[in-house]
Amino acid sequence: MTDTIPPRRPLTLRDVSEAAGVSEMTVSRVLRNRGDVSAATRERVLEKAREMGYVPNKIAGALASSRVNLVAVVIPSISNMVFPDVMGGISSALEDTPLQPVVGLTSYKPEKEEQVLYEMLSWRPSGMIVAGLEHTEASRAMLAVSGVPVIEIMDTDGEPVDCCVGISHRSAAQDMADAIVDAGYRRIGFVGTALGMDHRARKRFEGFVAQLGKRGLELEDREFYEGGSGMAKGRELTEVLLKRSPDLDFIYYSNDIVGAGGMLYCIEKGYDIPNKLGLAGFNGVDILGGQPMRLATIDSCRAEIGKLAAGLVLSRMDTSKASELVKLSPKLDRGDTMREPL
Amino acid sequence: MTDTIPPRRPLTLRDVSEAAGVSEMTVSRVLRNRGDVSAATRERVLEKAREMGYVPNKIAGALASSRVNLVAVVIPSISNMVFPDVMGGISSALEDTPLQPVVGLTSYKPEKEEQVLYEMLSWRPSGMIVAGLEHTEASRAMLAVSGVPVIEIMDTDGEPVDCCVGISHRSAAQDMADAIVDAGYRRIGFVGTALGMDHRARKRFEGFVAQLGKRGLELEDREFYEGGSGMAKGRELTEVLLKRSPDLDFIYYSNDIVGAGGMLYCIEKGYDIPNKLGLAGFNGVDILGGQPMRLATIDSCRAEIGKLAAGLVLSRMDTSKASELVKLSPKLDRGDTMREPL
DNA sequence: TTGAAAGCGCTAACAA
DNA sequence: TTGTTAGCGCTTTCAA
Repeated sequence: MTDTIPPRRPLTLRDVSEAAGVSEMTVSRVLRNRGDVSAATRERVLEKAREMGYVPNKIAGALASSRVNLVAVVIPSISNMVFPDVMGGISSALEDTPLQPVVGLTSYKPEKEEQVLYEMLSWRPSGMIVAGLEHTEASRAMLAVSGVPVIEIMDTDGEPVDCCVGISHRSAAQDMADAIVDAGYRRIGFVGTALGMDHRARKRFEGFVAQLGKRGLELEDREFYEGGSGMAKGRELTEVLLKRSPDLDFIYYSNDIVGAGGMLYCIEKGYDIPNKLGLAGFNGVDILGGQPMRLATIDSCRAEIGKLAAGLVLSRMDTSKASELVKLSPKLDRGDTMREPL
Repeated sequence: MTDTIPPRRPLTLRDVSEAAGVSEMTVSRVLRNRGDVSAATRERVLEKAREMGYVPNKIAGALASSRVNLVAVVIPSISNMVFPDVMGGISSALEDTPLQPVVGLTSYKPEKEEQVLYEMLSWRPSGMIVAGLEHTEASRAMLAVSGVPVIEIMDTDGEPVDCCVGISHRSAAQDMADAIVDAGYRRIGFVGTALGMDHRARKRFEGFVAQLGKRGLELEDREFYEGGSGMAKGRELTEVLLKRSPDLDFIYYSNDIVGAGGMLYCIEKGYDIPNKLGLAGFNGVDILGGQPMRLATIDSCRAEIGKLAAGLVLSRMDTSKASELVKLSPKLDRGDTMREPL
């Protein structure tokens, strides 16, 4: 037992090499399980390194080897309920690989995203997983010339820089519109986020309205909100909407959380669901499983998207490959709040 | 406009310096806004760098300057509903500073935490924010000798390595126990996570039972679950609990999500809340705002904890300071599911 | 199986 | 205001 004084300066390979009486190179080999090192020296080095509390400097390592085992994940928000699931998928796919995910947040702001992308790229990660297809010109350019695999996720409605894994939010909403009309609902309202910052929510709204149009219907009323989604928002806005347009027979929500709030309100007020009033959300989140009724929804395949995206990064780590587009097609779940087709 | 071929090899400072006809050092200065550079050269360099799509290599920069503007945040899970809020607090405090948070996930596993801490430390971050006070011996040792500010968050019941910001989960649960007994409830049940992996949930349970003991009561029944929290879990377990022990007059849940599920079940079954049956959770999450009743709870001060922790990192960036312990004291909110004290 | 030398791309410190 | 020099702590490459 040597007396160890907590070092002001972090320990270097050299410190360990001196303590163990071998070259820095040998220590480096032992610590990375590379090349042939005799069992004896190996033991001795490991022992010393542990005893001294040596933590290698990955910055120096990365500079020397130009290898960085980080995957940058750039998402708008962590409290959105959809992104934790995506992260879960990414983490699980990266488990048991040398890669580690590192998250950057953009708050749905394109300029913020540009900054975060720049920052992330400047660390030369092994891959970039970025939510969405909408970026500033500068962001697209950076990604395009970065030389690392770029996977845009969640959405497939647009032009990816490189690879893309997601669902079409436009067709998800179209499917929902069709199912609503097919079930005989005719006076349809909408509750959702104020359009703009969330492109996927916007595409769902647009796809929904467009498909209603094709079926000869117009949205009868709508109510938008700003800021985060919560059940309270769904409750309030549903009340506003139904007071103003009491003849609605369906409400489509931009996500399950506000939808659940609206659903609770409607149940409480004694609406006859799904006969006189149908309800649907989007995402397929299961934290809400305990509700009195199951809200109709379309799964956004979050975990699977994360998993596939991470898989793409792994598969293109050292080889450059052609771009890939993976489009998932979730099916609609009517739950208890929507009639079957007539 | 020069014709730019997307480079296979990432651009270096040297490439920009040659293109702009100045030294690497001058380019470096311009890009970091350091030292005096004439407006003319400054413009020229910026122009060239942008045109070429140069992204600086922070790995080299960090190695040369031994400065890394990253704050490592190590948390168990991103889907837990409490950690997104903590992250929000951290991000907001780090906005407009050079520091950037970087998240690592441990899945509540001590060995995984050890790996993640090692990985993070090996990037020599400007600070470490770590959830909880329970770590492996090796983890504690690493943190202790790391030489960077270490802030343990969420919990204050234990021995921090360095700084600590949080609440006492033990006393939060004691406060709740007192409030329950003071309100005249006597036959008390518990629904929560199977003890073990989540230390804070465990401490709440223990504190709760201990305080009931002091007030001369015992927990009358309890129901534990494994895996993630969801409203469905709350509903199921509440049903089980109340069928087995129909005489309960209070149920304490280990968090608001399961609590909300239980509450919905009880409302649906027509229990007289809060008179014949009281309910309480923990956390003060507001995504649940839309419920028919407001569940009694104690706020876990998540955003504030994040903010304060990031502040501590900032304040100790270059100066070494003494450890600080910040203990917040949230007050109990009775909501609509708990009687006032007799 | 081990070691020595060179250099990754940048910045600190100093010089001009 | 600008440039030069010498590393940062590792890994690559080549030699012993």
